[in-house]
Amino acid sequence: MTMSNTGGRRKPPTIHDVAREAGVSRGTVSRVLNGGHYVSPAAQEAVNAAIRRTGYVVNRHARSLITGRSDSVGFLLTEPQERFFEDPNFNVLLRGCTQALAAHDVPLLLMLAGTQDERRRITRYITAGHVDGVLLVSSHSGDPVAEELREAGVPLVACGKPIGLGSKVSYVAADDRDGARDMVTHLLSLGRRRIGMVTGPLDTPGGVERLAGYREVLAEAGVEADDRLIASGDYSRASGEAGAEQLLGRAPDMDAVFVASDLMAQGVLAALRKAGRRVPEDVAVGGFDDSPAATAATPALTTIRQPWDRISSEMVRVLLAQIGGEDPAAVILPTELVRREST
Amino acid sequence: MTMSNTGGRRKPPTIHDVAREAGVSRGTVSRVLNGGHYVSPAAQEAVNAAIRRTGYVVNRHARSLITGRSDSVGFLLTEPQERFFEDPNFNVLLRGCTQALAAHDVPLLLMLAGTQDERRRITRYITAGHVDGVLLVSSHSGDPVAEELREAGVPLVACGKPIGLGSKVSYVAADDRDGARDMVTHLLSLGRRRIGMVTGPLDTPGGVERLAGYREVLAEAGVEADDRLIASGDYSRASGEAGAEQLLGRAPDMDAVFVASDLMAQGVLAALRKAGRRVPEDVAVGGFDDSPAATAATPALTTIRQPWDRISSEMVRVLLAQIGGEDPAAVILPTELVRREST
DNA sequence: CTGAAAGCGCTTACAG
DNA sequence: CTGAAAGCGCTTACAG
Repeated sequence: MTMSNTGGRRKPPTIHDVAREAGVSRGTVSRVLNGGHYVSPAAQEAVNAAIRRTGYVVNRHARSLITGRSDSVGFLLTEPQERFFEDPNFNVLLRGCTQALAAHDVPLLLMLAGTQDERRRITRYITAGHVDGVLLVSSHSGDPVAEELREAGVPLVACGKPIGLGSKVSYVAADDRDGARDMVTHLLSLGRRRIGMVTGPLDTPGGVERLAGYREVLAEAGVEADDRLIASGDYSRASGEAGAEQLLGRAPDMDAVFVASDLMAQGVLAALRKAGRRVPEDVAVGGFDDSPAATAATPALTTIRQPWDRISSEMVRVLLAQIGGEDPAAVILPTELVRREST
Repeated sequence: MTMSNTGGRRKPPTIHDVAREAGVSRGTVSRVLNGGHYVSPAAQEAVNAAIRRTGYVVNRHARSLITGRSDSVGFLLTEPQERFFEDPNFNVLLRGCTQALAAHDVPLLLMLAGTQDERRRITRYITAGHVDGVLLVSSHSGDPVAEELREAGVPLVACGKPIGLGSKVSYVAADDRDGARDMVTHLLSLGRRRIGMVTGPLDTPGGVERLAGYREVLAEAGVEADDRLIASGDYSRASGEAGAEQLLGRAPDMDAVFVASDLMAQGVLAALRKAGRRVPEDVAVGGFDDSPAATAATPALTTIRQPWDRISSEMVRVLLAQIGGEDPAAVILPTELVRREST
């Protein structure tokens, strides 16, 4: 008897119910479920009809128990909590990954590991096989989690190149250096010569690479290097404001700033406003990310667009491939200069 | 032989390995795992030692298969994607829920259902028993997901009162009306009498309640109601800016504005700046949320603090209680006025 | 192409 | 308090 699942929590139909309904064995139902190989068209059809009638949905626990896979993936954030809030990129990334995984019918488990204790607990959970792989968001160097997971043989894809792990770990990253080069080249093309920079944290690859791109272009253009034009930040708005104040103090003739994130650039704009400098007339300001902060800023920020939608979909693609047995891979995606009002 | 789990993905130890190592039956190991009732201290001790030596971690799939519970919880977001990005409250909530669940060793599955198709797919996934309960973030009315899940008997806790579902569904909310009352009372106490409001979306309980609080206090104070002083927004920064422009056009003598979210209040500040009004001298501005936007704004916003940390922990508490068999419950949490520079 | 059977790792009455 | 046994829902060689 077919029974629709209305009201209450009655026992959901099993493969056994489907088999009875379709007049075949449970093995045949399972074969249909797993790709339909070695199944006659007639049986195939009968099973599909039975699935529809019974409203059958596979019990993933039973499946996982036997396959040894969980058919789920972890999204692991090892940043201290504040960055998660303040940085809009995390949101975009998280959403992109969730959607890309949903397209493969793979649930995402969100894992936060800000403290030592949490890291230990979560590492055990992961290595016990509760997820098939991990999307890792933590660009800081010296993160022990990445190394532990790699050693345990857990498929892993990092967002941004993990410092110190070389190419043993898969990662997907925007071309930070090239993006920085584009921005500084743009500032030079506007006739600016005293170009400052507020860097990101220099224990992250993004921080290091953007600074490297800045230095390269200036050197190639024959512009004199001047360390007074470089201040370091941590991607937070407040650090951008502090950095700009430093730069203004040390190099009052600064006529442009390349800021390693849009959020920091908001802080830079605030500092310039307080100092009475007009943007872009007195000082041109270039950001990085093309986050919501870029358009929310006054004036709207010229910035380097990070392809977050592609970053997330590539992370998922590489992870699923690796779960499927492929070797680790690195993917570098191009950035794009977006011109607005601040330059 | 004890074998540590170094390198590679060797087969993890099972309850059987632990039993052998401890010299007891598998049933006894299971009893220790599940609370240690009906187990002698000696056996208890032997099993715990064996678990430590073998590095055993329970296989949740096997457990779930037999218990019928998944020991996991879904965090379901049915907002269209944009709000997820722009609204910092979502982050705080998501993080709070993840942490509160982690304390109970319950993994969180992140689910996004912005489109009709996604909603259907996810509803099936949930009703098939893949999660034990759902934390629902979707304050818009007419959300069919909440109703469907309720009908299917899935334990459910909403963030904010779900319009139309009455008290059949558990929810946790800040006291929006009372918060609005506090803010408007504060503005009155400063001597302001032409107090405008930019509302939230009026198909959400938060939007409706904050407006109601505003109206109540003005009526109680004997201040004449004036619909020209009310503009509606959708919690976005842009809608705040547009709302303020409307208000300034219709009621140029406005001397204060209560804005239903900090993000909108940022837009209001921008509009006032453009119009040449000083804040708070000419126009006092009060926000709602105490999100990062409140301190990032210039001047920093006086606002109503929503207790997001408590909201998330209460949502988790109520959901776990409901999964444990308790009846639905509504929890209303108090807000707090935070005075800064904008009033 | 298909069915019968074994088994994944665990929990839970059931006897003792 | 403890062990032997059944069974959760599924997949996968194994015969046919």
